[in-house]
Amino acid sequence: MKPPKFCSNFNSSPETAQEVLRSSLLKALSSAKNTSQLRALHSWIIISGLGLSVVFSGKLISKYAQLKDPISSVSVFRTVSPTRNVYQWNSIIRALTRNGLFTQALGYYTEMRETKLQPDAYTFPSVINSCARLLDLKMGRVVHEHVEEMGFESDLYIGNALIDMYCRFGDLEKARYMFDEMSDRDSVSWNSLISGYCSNGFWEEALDMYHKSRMSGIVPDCFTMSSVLLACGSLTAVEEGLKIHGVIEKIGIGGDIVTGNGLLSMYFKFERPRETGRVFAEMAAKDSVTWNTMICGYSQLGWHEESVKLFMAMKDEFAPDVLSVTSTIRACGHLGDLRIGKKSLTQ
DNA sequence: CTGCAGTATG
Repeated sequence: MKPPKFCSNFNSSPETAQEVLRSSLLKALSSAKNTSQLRALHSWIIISGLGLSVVFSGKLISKYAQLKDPISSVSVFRTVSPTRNVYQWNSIIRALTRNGLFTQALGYYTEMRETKLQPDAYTFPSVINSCARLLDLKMGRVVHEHVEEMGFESDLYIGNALIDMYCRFGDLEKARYMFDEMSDRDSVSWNSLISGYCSNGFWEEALDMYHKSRMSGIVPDCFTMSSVLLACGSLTAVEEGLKIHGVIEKIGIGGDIVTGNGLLSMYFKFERPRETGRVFAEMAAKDSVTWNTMICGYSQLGWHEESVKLFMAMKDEFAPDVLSVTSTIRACGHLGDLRIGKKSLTQ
């Protein structure tokens, strides 16, 4: 008879000890905070003889990538190479993609196919993503063909990645076609298309899709709103913008920095600096985009004192960008205050 | 044991 579960830690049979070691290493692996912790853990994994295991090598590859050390991901992958395990290939392709090494990611994908190893549904999202970010239309088309050859076209994640890819290619018709053909859609599908319409300047279409998404019962989130606020601002759709602000408050995502920044810039485009000021004052978390948006917005509306004040307040915490520096210098010129202008640049 | 989406601009 097996010992009861709560006793298993005290059982010293070799199997169980190995299991305990495995699970503590896995737990430690997922909570590693930086690369030096991870390297220490990595050596323990090797000492325990688990370095070549599929699960541990895959997790090490992903963890190094998560900590922005894709070179180490590659070196782990080398220790298990050559491998015919798809999970390990997926891990290295994803590791390179998430660190912006798109060409290298596609290189591994090509190499994988050359070894006649079949990709699976998890392989494609990162591969499609790499094609998208490289604006590699040719490779994108080829990969899309692979997806269809393998019958993965109804996979939700792959479909969403394809929508995003065609949006980045500027082919909104194809993106829309992908969206319409999907057997099921989630909020990422809707958000990808809405954001694609926005980044290509199709503001009305973006708002139209937003309304369709609401009618289909999708609850908007911060991704939706960051796109839709931009559309309202660009169209100076004041009424719609106010309505969307109301929805943001109602569903409680006003605390999201990107959403807050979207509200700031929309109200500046509406030339409603008082609303902007109110939103700014209520923002619990601010980043450099927040400050730069405020400084440039006030300066554009001729509120020079406000913009200089904000510049002085931000520069201890965040680095101002070129634009807020130039607009502050201009603001100082308008105020006829050379002292502040000089101070704000030298301090 | 893995995969997809977001912000400001003299």
